[in-house]
Amino acid sequence: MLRVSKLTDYAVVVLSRLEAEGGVQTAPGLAAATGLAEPTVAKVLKMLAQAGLVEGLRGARGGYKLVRPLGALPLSEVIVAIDGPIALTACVDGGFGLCEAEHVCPVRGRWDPVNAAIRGALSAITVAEIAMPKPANAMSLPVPVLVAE
Amino acid sequence: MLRVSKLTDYAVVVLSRLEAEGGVQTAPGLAAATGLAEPTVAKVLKMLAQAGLVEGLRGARGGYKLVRPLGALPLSEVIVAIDGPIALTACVDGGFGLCEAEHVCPVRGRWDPVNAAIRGALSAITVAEIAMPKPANAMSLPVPVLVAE
DNA sequence: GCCAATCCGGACCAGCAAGGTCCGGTTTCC
DNA sequence: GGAAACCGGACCTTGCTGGTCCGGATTGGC
Repeated sequence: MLRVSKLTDYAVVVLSRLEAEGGVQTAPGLAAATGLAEPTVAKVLKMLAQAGLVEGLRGARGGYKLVRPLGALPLSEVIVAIDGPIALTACVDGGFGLCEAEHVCPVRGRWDPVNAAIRGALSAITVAEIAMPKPANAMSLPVPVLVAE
Repeated sequence: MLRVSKLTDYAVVVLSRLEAEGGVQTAPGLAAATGLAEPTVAKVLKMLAQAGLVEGLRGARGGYKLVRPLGALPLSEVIVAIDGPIALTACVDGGFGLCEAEHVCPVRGRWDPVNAAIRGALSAITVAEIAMPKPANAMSLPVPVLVAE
């Protein structure tokens, strides 16, 4: 269905809340503020920390804080942090020929430009644009809107 | 994982084969030519026919044929035909508030520009570009392992 | 110096959608 | 009339995602 995982959605919400509050926030606190389940928020935060998008401070009075403002954080990085590498087809996942139709498959490896296009589109949008829409004319990005149906 | 279904991949392969052969091709014939399972190929062809991307001819000596050259067929149409509407998050699927965190969710509906960007990127690429790269060094790709950064 | 709060890194389980197969029915050509 | 092929479903299985939980490590406060 060409979708990102819900965890990615949660990540954007949490990130947004993190910037709105500012400073260091605890996982339970963020959970309460966003209305999401605590273990889930903790999981998202852990993934984000592993990817280096937030910094985890251990011990009492610890928590998480942003290492970069959301305006400088492309959406693609969040997706990669949560969902893994951005690659549309399973062919590139495994790495080598587990595709039994390898010899006759004329599409083999040809999805690369598509992947590149997607990555480009996702890298051009920052988390801030999704989380914090400007009150007035927020939409100034030139996207060729084509609703296929 | 931000991926399209494997059926979509198969669709591109089948479409490619359909144009390479030209004329009317049967589902079993396409299956043999592509190395894919017959029922799977039939399923893909059926979906493509429903979406109007190919035309199904019934009866003996029947089969499927392209209604448009692949060069005039944007990839987005194939994805929509197989995977359904292009929308990255489940939030926009339902249309209204099945998200219990609706009031506190600052991201609500904000994925629209992202979806638009993806659609734009996918509409700019035709199936022909994926299926028919370059006649010369088509076999020179040693499996692009992982495209993450 | 001890205790509590908090992150860290896993393992674990349930639900669901995708992938794939099969069957009966209908249409058309030989 | 029979065979070939599409059509439109239902069906089952597999894998992944979403979500929870637990023990261990680390740090600040009393």
